[in-house]
Amino acid sequence: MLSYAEAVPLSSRMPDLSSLELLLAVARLGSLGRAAREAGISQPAASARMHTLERLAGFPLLERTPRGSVLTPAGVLVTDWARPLLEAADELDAGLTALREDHDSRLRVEASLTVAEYLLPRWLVTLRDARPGVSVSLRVANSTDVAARLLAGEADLGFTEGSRAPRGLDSAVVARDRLTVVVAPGHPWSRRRSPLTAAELAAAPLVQREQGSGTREVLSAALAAHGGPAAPLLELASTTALKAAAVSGAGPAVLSSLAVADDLASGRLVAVEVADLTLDRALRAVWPHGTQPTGPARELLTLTRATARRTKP
Amino acid sequence: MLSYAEAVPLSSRMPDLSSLELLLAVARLGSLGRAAREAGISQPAASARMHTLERLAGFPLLERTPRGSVLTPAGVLVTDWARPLLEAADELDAGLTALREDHDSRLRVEASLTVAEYLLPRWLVTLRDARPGVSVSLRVANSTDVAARLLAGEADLGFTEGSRAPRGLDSAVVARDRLTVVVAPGHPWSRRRSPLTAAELAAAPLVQREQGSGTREVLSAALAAHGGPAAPLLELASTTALKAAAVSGAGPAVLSSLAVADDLASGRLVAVEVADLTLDRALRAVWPHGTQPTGPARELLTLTRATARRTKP
DNA sequence: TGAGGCCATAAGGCAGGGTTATGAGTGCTC
DNA sequence: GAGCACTCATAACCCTGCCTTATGGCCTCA
Repeated sequence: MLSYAEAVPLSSRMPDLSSLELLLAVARLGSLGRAAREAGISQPAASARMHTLERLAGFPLLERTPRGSVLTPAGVLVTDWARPLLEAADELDAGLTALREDHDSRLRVEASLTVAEYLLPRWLVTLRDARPGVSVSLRVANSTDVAARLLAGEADLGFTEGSRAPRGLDSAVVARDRLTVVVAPGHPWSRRRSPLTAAELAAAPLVQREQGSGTREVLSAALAAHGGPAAPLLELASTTALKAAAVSGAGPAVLSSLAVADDLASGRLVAVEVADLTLDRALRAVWPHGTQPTGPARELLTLTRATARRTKP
Repeated sequence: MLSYAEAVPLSSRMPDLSSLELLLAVARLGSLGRAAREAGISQPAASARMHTLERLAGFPLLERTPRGSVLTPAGVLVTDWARPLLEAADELDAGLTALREDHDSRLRVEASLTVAEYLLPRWLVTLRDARPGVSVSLRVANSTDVAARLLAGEADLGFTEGSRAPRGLDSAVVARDRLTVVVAPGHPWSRRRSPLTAAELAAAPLVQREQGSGTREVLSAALAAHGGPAAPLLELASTTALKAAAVSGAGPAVLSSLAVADDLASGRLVAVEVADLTLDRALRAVWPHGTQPTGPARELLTLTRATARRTKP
């Protein structure tokens, strides 16, 4: 069974995002009334929402006193679980907003798919917090297009992947992405004490992307030096499908480290070291040669540095 | 401004979780009708939901043909952003369910706060996927209570933190937690090339938990050997408040690595290495001495191993 | 003892989302 | 080429849920 397939719809017993948001506000402000005011609803509405939330949870989340409301221990746990949820929602929202913005917005960003998918949402949230007035637009494009639009003045900042910046652009590395071999926790490779050799990897049938996919090309080129790659075990059309197949034990897959970070953290997938093969590529911010990004573009560039610093070691 | 404070309520422009779930179902199954059937609603309802979702996004997410519906490129991006959101929701749901369960459920887990908060939700999701029939109950307790309840037969599996297992229990290390020094990205310590020394840390005023908190005790004891700790910069009552203060630049804080993992990944906080001080503690699964966990408890124990394997290096 | 904070309850209105019934378009099959 | 099976959209209707305002009880503090 695939981990991503939601067999049981969680919707029915899942609290509303806004209710969770309200719960956090109550926790932060110490009273239903204040939280209601902040949320722009009436106090009875907030009271009712918290009641339905508690009915849904099955246990009290708030201790109500005539001087305010504080979280119960269980309530604390729930808020701590709710926080990542709301953060993810915030990232989705920031992404949606950027995707929706008209192309005359103040900061026009062009990004490769990987950057747009895994890195930008968080940056956009931070940027929005820091500069609420700036409206950002986001277009997904390949390196060539990014370069063209930057040089034509149709974009303010770009993000590309590849070992060097496109011609005519200056760049700064903001993250590194590495092709990583992953298997399900049960797989023999997950129990290896010694790293895999490139030759072993080249000889092993893998769950692959379809012909013509960028990462597949890169991988094939690298494995060619070691007599590979073997005929694919399975060919799938998306990173998501690939991950799901690997999780369900279909076989080893090779995926961007950014794409599998969550799955590694949760233990759904296990990374397998490869001794003599590193498929590293730099993700870089780019802008027209000889210029310096200014204003919001400069701001965003600075933001990315915080991540870059952490990602390097 | 604190990163967690939701200044602007996102609720208004945030799609419903169930709509996102439905979007994923459409993507997976290739048609509105099939997705509707899976979700247990009528086809027109699904159609309407997708339309409101698209109206909310501001751009089309699906390409509808007489033979089915496929995601647009923007739709793919949205589903990829929605997936972590739904995963977080799933974890919250699993946590709620476990917290709600009666105490005569099949698998009774007792866990320390750290494990319950940061590790258990994901394990519970995986366990539920693997063994949908098992109902789990969760109680948060300290080591002594966990031991007592296990030995009294009132719990099936426990999780404690500390350098050794409580008396009378066998144990397996499932994760390690480390007290980590964190600062906001702008802080001078974030730009250091050499690790901090324990003496420097001991001399520095920190954002601290209130007196009597477990982690504060541990930290104080460790820094005492180096002439510290200095008088706190600020005293706060919860991990969350501590993190928010550190993010907003109030000063350095020392926090569980599990608590700050997300913030480090997103670049909101930066970890500062300390040369001659490691505050490592093992998080362990525990059960009565001489016995072997069986049934669902054994299952859960196995699950935790997948994480442990990854966490070790 | 009154003022002002807290929260809960009650009554009424609006709206979003659900349903069924139906229609239009495409492609497969006989 | 006619029928069928499948896609999705529209229309009419209903109902549940959530919001609002108005009110009341409780506690604390000046």
